[in-house]
Amino acid sequence: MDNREIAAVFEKMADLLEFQGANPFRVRAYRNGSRRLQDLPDSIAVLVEQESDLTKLDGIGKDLAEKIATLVKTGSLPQLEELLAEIPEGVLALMRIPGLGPKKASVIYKELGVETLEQLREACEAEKVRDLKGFGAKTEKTIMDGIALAERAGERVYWATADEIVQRIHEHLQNCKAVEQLAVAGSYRRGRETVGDLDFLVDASDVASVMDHLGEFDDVADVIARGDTKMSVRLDSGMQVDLRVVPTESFGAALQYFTGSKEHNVVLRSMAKDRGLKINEWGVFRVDGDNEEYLAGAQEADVYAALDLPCYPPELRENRGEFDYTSKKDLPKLLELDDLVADLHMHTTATDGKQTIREMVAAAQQRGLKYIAITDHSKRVTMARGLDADRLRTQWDEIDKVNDEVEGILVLKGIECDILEKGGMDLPDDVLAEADWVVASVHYGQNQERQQITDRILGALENRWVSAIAHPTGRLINKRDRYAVDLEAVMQAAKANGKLLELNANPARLDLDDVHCARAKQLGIPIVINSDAHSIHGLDVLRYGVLQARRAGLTAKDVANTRSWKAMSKLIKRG
DNA sequence: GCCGTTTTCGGCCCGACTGTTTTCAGTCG
Repeated sequence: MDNREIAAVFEKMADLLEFQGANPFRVRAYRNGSRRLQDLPDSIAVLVEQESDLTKLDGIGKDLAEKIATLVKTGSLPQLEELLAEIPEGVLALMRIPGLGPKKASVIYKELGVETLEQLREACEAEKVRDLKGFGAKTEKTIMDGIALAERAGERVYWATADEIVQRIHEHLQNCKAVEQLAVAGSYRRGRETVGDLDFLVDASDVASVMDHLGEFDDVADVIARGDTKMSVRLDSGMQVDLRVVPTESFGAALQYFTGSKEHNVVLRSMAKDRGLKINEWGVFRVDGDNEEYLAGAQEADVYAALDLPCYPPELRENRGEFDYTSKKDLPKLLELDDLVADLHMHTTATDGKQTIREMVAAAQQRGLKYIAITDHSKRVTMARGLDADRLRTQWDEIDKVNDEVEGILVLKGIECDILEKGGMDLPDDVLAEADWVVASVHYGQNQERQQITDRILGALENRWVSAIAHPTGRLINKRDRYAVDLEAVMQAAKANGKLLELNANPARLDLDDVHCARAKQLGIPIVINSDAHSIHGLDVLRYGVLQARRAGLTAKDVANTRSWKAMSKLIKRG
């Protein structure tokens, strides 16, 4: 069993226990454990084999450690089987309906025998739900709407997609005269690869006019809730937007609070409590009996300063070790978009790109890049009319001409060479040897067994002419799972062979992800952030890669293409 | 179920909003 499978078991345990009405802190312990495993770059199965002490992991105690060992050794968990014998699995889907939590879902199951979403809809249509204790006609309607919603959307969108919506709402709210300060918080601000909803924060005294203004935004489908300080709306796309309106003295505290993450805030508030302080979205307070004295809250940094902590970059606020940094000078200076001076993975009209070499070069130069690599597909990628040796050499002649013509930017002769299904590279070594830069990647045979696909990539890493592995997991967020590759083995081989690993900045890829980039940093493997552009517009995705890198805690030093080509090529063992 | 310099029991972040209630439970973030 791999980490994700074990994490999924714990998540299911948490759902089932919650449904049963178990101690909420026990439920949380399972969720924390699940999350801890997902954030772990090392293979849990390997740790169990080596008889490592799993209780050293934060959030994993004696009990969860034993359950992990059981799962690894037997592939199943008796306690999970017992729970599933008591509760039909379909019932868990009920809890995912907005407005239905464990308590209400449990009542519906026990009183009406409802086990599926279809049965739930029938019960609502028959108006049976409204007669249950604690329910009413409005709740019944909320549930009906929730079912339709769950069927329609419910998926988190790419950060890039969220960003487009954010920009439009931001502009709309800016036009409201009552708005003094405006910020976007939540997972969007933390730069997560996907975003579930949007949190807008406004400093204004005239609350009603701000809420009215949001209600007038073109895409608002309906208003879910509206109170004295908080309003929630749903857009036509299904995206939920929350708005909080707070006074100036609370703006920083609210920004801190709504940026999260939840796990980060739990730790922060607990630390405050130890000091006799209380942190909420209204500010930092000194608690003395029934008295609460306001200490800070206007600026976000003031909230952290009240606990003698540095103001953490939002990307690090996941309770994944950021609290180890106790002063500003300890904080890593995270990578910024301007640090990137090169983009070493892009396509042209020679294969499946939309623009010519010259067009791509001009666009790269406009974006301030100092050097780029043209890396069209190799011949195996027949759908994209991949290049054979002859066509590739013709392209390289063209690149020589371009380099003679343009100034201020260097164009490298590159190739995205496929790693073949049976192993080995799609082009012979003597051709690869003539390239300045070779990214190796898997496009075919993605469903192979772990060992086979891992061996293919290890083979590529042992090829003396390969520079880097592109999109090392092949995942497409929300669309396609990563291949079964053993990434730890890949990283060890990259380290041993002096190769780079790519963080592909395409918003649907973003692999290596934050957890694995952090692991690569630990091992001292330089990351190269590339656009994989298939058009001029495609060059603009680098900023998404930068966000992912920041979440991994990467600095300019950890990223290869922040260096000059001369300095960068020294990082790679090639030839 | 986890955790520990008030440590092996007794805590575990905190508040807004809604609907169904006559003072609060459930849900959400």
